[in-house]
Amino acid sequence: MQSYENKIPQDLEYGVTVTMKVLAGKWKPCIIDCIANGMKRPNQIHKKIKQANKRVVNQQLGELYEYDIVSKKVYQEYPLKVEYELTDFGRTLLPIISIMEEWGNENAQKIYELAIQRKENIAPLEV
Amino acid sequence: MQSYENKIPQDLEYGVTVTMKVLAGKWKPCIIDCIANGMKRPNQIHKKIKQANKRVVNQQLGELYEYDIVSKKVYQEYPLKVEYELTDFGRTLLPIISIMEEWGNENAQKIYELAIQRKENIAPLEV
DNA sequence: TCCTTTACGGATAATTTTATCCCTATCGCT
DNA sequence: AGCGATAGGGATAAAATTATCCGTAAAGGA
Repeated sequence: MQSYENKIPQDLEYGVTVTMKVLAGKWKPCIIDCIANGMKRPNQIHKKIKQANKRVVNQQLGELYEYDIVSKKVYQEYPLKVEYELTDFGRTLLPIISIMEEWGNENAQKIYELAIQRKENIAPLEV
Repeated sequence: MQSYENKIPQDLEYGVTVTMKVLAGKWKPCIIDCIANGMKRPNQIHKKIKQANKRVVNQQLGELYEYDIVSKKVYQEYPLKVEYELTDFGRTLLPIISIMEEWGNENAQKIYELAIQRKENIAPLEV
């Protein structure tokens, strides 16, 4: 997230805040989900989340790495091969992500409609 | 979040994204937590999350309201009295928040240290 | 030699979110 | 009339995040 020095001190008083610190980022939970599902290579991840900007996905991968959520292995082959995996620590996030995934799937329609009501700019739901 | 028209269409493809849409916001999970714990009045909430800017808390309360997470009751007394409560829908978020709270509390120290290593600007943990 | 594939990141712009400041309104009390 | 307590929001600045563009590197193959 911060590739620059941030100015306002962040608060880690609340448990939720701590978790949010790790999970917040437009694609982080998706990235974790991808990796958990065996898509280890950056390429695969980019293809899966094609709405996402590569640069951003890379940044967020970097942060996940620095927060010990994913590990990174570089193979010295060519073309280059890199593999990310969840660390043990990272795996402890899985229950959270899966419950979020579940809640989101159950309520996607409702949230979508409320968002439309608010005239938000939402990409149409795929069929 | 958006009090203006947003330009980049948001994606609700993934369950997690949907959930994030509802939960993302610097203080939203905290606000929900407060309300769940009986702090119904804005005043109480502001006092509890005193690091948070009032204006922002109000904004986020407003969004939670528009997403049917909280309900709002205005009493015509003076001084004014307002009470927020979780809706049934809002209550379905509680398991998510509580698991996040738990994870965060367990790992606060570790995340804190990693953040310091990254030279992030973190408010010192209270004792 | 040029093109492809893979992975990555600098520089910068654009967008979105948060922070700051200060004003409104209402009633009861002094 | 002036003040306190309550809840809220307009206008705008600042900060943080995400998007866009394009360049690097390295080996193999046409």
